[in-house]
Amino acid sequence: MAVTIRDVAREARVSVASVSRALNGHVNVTEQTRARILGIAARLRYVPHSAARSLITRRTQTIGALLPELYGEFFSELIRGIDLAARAAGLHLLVSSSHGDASEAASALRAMQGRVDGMLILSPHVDATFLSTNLPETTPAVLLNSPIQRSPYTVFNVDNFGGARAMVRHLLGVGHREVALIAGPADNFDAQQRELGYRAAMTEAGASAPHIVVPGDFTEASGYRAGRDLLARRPHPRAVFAANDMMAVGCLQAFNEAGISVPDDIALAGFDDIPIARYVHPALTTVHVRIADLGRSALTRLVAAIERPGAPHAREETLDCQVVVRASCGAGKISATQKQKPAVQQFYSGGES
Amino acid sequence: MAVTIRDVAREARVSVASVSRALNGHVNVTEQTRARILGIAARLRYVPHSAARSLITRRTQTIGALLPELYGEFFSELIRGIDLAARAAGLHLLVSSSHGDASEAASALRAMQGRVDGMLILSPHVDATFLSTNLPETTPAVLLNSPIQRSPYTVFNVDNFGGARAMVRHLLGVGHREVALIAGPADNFDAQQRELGYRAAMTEAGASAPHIVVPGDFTEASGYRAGRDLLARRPHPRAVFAANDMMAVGCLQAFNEAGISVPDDIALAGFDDIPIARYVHPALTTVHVRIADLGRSALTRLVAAIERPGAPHAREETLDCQVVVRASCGAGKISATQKQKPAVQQFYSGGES
DNA sequence: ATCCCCAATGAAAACGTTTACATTCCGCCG
DNA sequence: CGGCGGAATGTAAACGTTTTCATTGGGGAT
Repeated sequence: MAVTIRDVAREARVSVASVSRALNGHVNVTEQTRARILGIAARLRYVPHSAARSLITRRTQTIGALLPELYGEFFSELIRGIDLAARAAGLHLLVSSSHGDASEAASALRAMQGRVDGMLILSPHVDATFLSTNLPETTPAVLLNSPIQRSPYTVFNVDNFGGARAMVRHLLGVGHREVALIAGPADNFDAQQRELGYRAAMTEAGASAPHIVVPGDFTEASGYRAGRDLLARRPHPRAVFAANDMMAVGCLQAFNEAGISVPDDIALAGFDDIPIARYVHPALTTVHVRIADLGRSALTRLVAAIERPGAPHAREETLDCQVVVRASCGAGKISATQKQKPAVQQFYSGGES
Repeated sequence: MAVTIRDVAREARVSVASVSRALNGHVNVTEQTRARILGIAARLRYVPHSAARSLITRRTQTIGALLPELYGEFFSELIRGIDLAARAAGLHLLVSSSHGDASEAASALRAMQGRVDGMLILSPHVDATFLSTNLPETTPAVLLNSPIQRSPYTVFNVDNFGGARAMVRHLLGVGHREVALIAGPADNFDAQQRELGYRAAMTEAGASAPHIVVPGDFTEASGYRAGRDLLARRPHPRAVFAANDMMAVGCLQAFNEAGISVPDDIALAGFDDIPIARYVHPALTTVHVRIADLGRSALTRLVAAIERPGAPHAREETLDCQVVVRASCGAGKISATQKQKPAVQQFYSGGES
């Protein structure tokens, strides 16, 4: 830390201005002196003081990511995608978690203020008024999986609606009449969209397909309870679509305990394609979301917003997802039109939203 | 961003010094003026410019974490633990991944220089010379899972040796004679320690327990290959300890395909206790590591090093781990001394290293 | 030879804080 | 009534850069 630009300048017998120019690749500096300066800087292990630099450039070369949590498959993948793109753009990544608390999200947002050039925000507690009170107009930001409409910020959403609809269409397509939904938390935007997708597909199918919805909260335990609820119905539905994979796993457990065979007695499908989905028995048919891509595109979009502040931009972008057919939905057994080895994954496009 | 400490000072009709003192909770300022200043600062939405502040205080209120990757169960959990502790200490978290490349790790380390008050480093490419060339002496740092001895930095390690030894002891204890090891990458410190733990336990058991080691690289595919290798041996071993869970899962797949039943024909155990371990069939006996705790303690330790620079400190700390008995090792069937319902997890202490 | 122009370099201001030091003010004691 | 001490407040330097503007110097055109 002790070595500053002055030390380099003194050693190289030039002014600090020249050192700065040489280091930042400006044009008006002789190739010879530039080389000398660079050599000396390297020898002295000179590292520019980033605070001093950002003080004057008003750039921190850092972007902030505010997420509800930092662990779990989803966020882990998301961070990976963000990191990839950030690294490619030469930016640092400051992460923060809001831990489900709105006030904590606010303080996190405030604390990041001025430390970052832009923000990636994913939080269920973030709505329009929250943003306008806690985020200065001037801070570039991109919202992820947010229900917010017509905000000054770009919104990136996963096509939960289209993915759910495609999955239910698939279940109906392979011959199931009644498809039940294990819903997610009522206040969760993703869950709402998935339920709407379910209802859209069921309504398409007409009167022969009654809507059956049991509550859940995205946890494995709630999926287990929902599975038992469904079995208690006489007759029980022949196909179940859980709004996420963890609930599907819990539901599967309930079915196993009751001696109900999946997919022979009941078809089962989830949403998210978490790694576990491949390893449960039978392997879970689910909707795959390219989460890392979501993070990467969002960051790329943010960088664009930072570099061209006033530029017009798309308000909302949607990332499609794919139905992944595995054993749990019984597609291979019911529909003879689909010939495939069980191990091979089959992809459907999620369709437009 | 436009509003600075001068604006607040002007509005409050005091000097910038007083504003600074009021905001930072210094003593020599009247309660009355402090209240007035705080009120005006809040009304103006004043946020101190962190770069300007760090320029003079030489503190960034940020700690950096350098990891090989940002995704996967392990790192996700680790980051969670770090974040928890950082948040408690009022510190920001800057993350970076070295992506398996030593030169990239170096540049990441350099780039974090001056942006952070201290560093958490976990990288297989980091050795003593690497550190001394890329990390200034003055930067507080804590190393995770590092083989480095006698460095100026504190090292936090998982007790891989003790955990592996405890697991092999368990396998031997429930009646298996021959326990084979599927080893991890030869250049990986964790893998080395686990192999040493395996050998220690086998040697304890005496001549009747021959060491059987097949190579692997921590991937599921390598576990699959190792499983086939093991089955090709006549007679094949009756118990297999994979150096991590992903290899155990691959191995299990190989056994399933060959029609070999786990645990009836072969007992199987892993290491790490990743979430999937609970969901494969049969559920995997493995060694549980409290990863989040590792991150939390490491960060707490780092904070201590930052706050009291010259203070003496422990050079090395070890986090113990626990054997988690599930169905795959057949403990319940072989040893009548252990009575337990399969669903209940049983914990053993990993023992001292 | 003189002048001019342009490239290379240097001097110094500016960024927004914190803090050491100076100043003011007030009450109290001699 | 004068001086003194201490608390409250103000002034200005310092942190390490970048960047604007000024200066220097050399070469080509006149």
